[in-house]
Amino acid sequence: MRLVTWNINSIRARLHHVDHFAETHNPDVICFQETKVTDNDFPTKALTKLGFEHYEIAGQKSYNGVAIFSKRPFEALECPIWCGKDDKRHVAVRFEDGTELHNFYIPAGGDIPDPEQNDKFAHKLEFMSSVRDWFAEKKHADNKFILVGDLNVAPYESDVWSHKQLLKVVSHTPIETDLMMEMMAAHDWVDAMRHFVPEPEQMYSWWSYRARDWRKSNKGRRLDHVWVTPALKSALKAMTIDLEARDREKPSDHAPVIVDFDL
DNA sequence: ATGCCGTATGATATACGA
Repeated sequence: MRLVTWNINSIRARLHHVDHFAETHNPDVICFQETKVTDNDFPTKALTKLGFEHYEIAGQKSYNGVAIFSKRPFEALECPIWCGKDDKRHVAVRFEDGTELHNFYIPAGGDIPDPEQNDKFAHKLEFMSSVRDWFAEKKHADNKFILVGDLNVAPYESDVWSHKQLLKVVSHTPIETDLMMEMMAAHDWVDAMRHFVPEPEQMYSWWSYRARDWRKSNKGRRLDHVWVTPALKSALKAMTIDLEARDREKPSDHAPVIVDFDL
């Protein structure tokens, strides 16, 4: 099974990129974040035409929004209302073999890395803590879970272009990276991307729009994640970050992450 | 840390991203 997670930064603005990507890489499942559209206006037909006959979408106007499109059948799962806000950051499904797939868009967190001064940062920390606790309660050695998404945290030094210069920048502050380690420990998650590209090799999935030449400056961060439970670790086969997608005209600022499973 | 780009919207400025 070829699984993809991609913060698309507006599905409607990026439909032709999805076409090209699906034809080039032939994924079985694509998890989108930041679809930025209500369910009624979601261009589902364009996706089903590509063979993704099964989908689960959770969107709202303008902001956030997540979706799973799949060539394999699944059963949709109910998700909690995180932090008392129904802001469309989580969608989950269970495939016929029992594997559960959770797709998250964790809050970006604003600019000031202080929950006292910045409600968005407080929301981000509360969201992460809630996800940590929710999965901790579900923990079981037999669980075949996959968690993907734009988690908006680059946890390791080699997940950012400059560890020192980003220590006070939201996405790489110790309070966030520590909390992300707690999230991972709470369900014994395996970081599938780092399974294939271990530290200290640099690895990024996001590059700012503001750099004149994103490849040349290469001031990236690894904000996108694929985590699996230990029961799925031996099923991991390969991982690619599709840099070509970031190079296209009017791209998303995130590159798609492709993980192949023996499933 | 800086950059000043990109998305969306009852819009021609503003919120948000990170």
